[in-house]
Amino acid sequence: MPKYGMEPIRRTALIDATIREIGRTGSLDVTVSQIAGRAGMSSALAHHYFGSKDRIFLAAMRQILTLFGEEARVRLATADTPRERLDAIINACFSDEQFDPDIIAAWLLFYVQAQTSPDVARLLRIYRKRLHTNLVSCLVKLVNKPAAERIAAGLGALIDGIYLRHALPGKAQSEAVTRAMVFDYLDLTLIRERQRAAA
Amino acid sequence: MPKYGMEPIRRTALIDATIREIGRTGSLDVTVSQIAGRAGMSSALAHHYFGSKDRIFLAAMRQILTLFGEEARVRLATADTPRERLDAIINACFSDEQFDPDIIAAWLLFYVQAQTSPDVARLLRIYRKRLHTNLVSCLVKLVNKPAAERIAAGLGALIDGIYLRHALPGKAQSEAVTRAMVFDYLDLTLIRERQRAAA
DNA sequence: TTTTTTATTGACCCGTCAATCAAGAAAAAA
DNA sequence: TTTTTTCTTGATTGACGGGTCAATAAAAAA
Repeated sequence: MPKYGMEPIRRTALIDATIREIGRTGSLDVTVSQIAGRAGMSSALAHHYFGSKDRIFLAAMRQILTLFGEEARVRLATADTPRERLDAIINACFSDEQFDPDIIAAWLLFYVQAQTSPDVARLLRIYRKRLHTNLVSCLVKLVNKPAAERIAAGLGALIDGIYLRHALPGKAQSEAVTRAMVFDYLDLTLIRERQRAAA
Repeated sequence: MPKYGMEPIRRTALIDATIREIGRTGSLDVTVSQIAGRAGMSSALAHHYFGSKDRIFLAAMRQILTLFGEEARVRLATADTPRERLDAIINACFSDEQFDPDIIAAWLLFYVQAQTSPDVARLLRIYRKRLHTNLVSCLVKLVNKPAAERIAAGLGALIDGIYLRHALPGKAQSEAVTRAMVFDYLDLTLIRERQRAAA
């Protein structure tokens, strides 16, 4: 019993199913039929709405980036001081939404796909750059520019590394521990730069 | 013109071709024919010597881990003090051999394969554990045990993150900069622990 | 009512690829 | 020389999966 206005519903269902299926299997070797099946439709309909498998993947990735962006924006809205804003950004990375196993697996796989898909690589670079500039814009109010750049790079690498470690099946540290690790790194570098500035 | 004693030669050629082909394409979607072609033989011969594609991949991964282990062992052989040994381990991660784009791409892809292959996951955990215990064994001579565990975890995550960032096509920081980032982290945490111990 | 638009699917085509097999060719052994 | 063992490949098979298409059904429009 077809109804009108199905398109947005089907699209979101497919995107959601894609992320979950990728997370479940931990692989990009997911068939369109699997995705469509989980979303409650035939594979032909998935092709009808997205045109190709690549487009479905790309849309799924955009969704993940959008969700992360919103998460960060919400947290930044109630943060005033530079330090509070730094905390907001970092905590966004470790929110329940972002630190979900399926999402982490998807992140890892998108890194892989970025090696062959220029579109995906472009999206990943945009995300990375935004995270970096966000961090730097807070940090420059606390330390000098070169130090801010360095600290932001370190934070970014550390967060990526933590994500990667959580992508491996098997018991990893809790997100509380790893989150503390990031804040610890931030504190250490900030204290050092202040001591340098005072000298 | 078949000669006897080809097996070891063919095997190493296939393993080497696998790593290079994976690195070149940045993907696990590499056909046995591609690998065998690069190694100068037919795909049937690759199957003859390895039995299956999975076995070829697994052998390639073992090779990478073995090379890393040797790299670390060589550097540790001439390191005496705990600090020198820490430097040796970290520098092994950033040696030309290990920090090669093909090798980094292979690392990333093996993380992916670990999600679906218990054998690969097992190998990765072994490597990670060895790196961790190596770091900890040096660190406990400089700081207390909990701190050593924490620092080792941080170093591991940071190194993984740097690798991940270098896996993305496009200009990343030089390895000199990133290596300095790791040593900086190590210095900062060590200084802090010494100050704590002194208090 | 008739027509058009949207939604939906099963069946199908075509290409790819892992894995197999039988057969051939060269060296070593008998 | 004959036989056996090792090495090698072209051809083939069987499965799988992305993408297309014609056909159907319901809703909306005319």
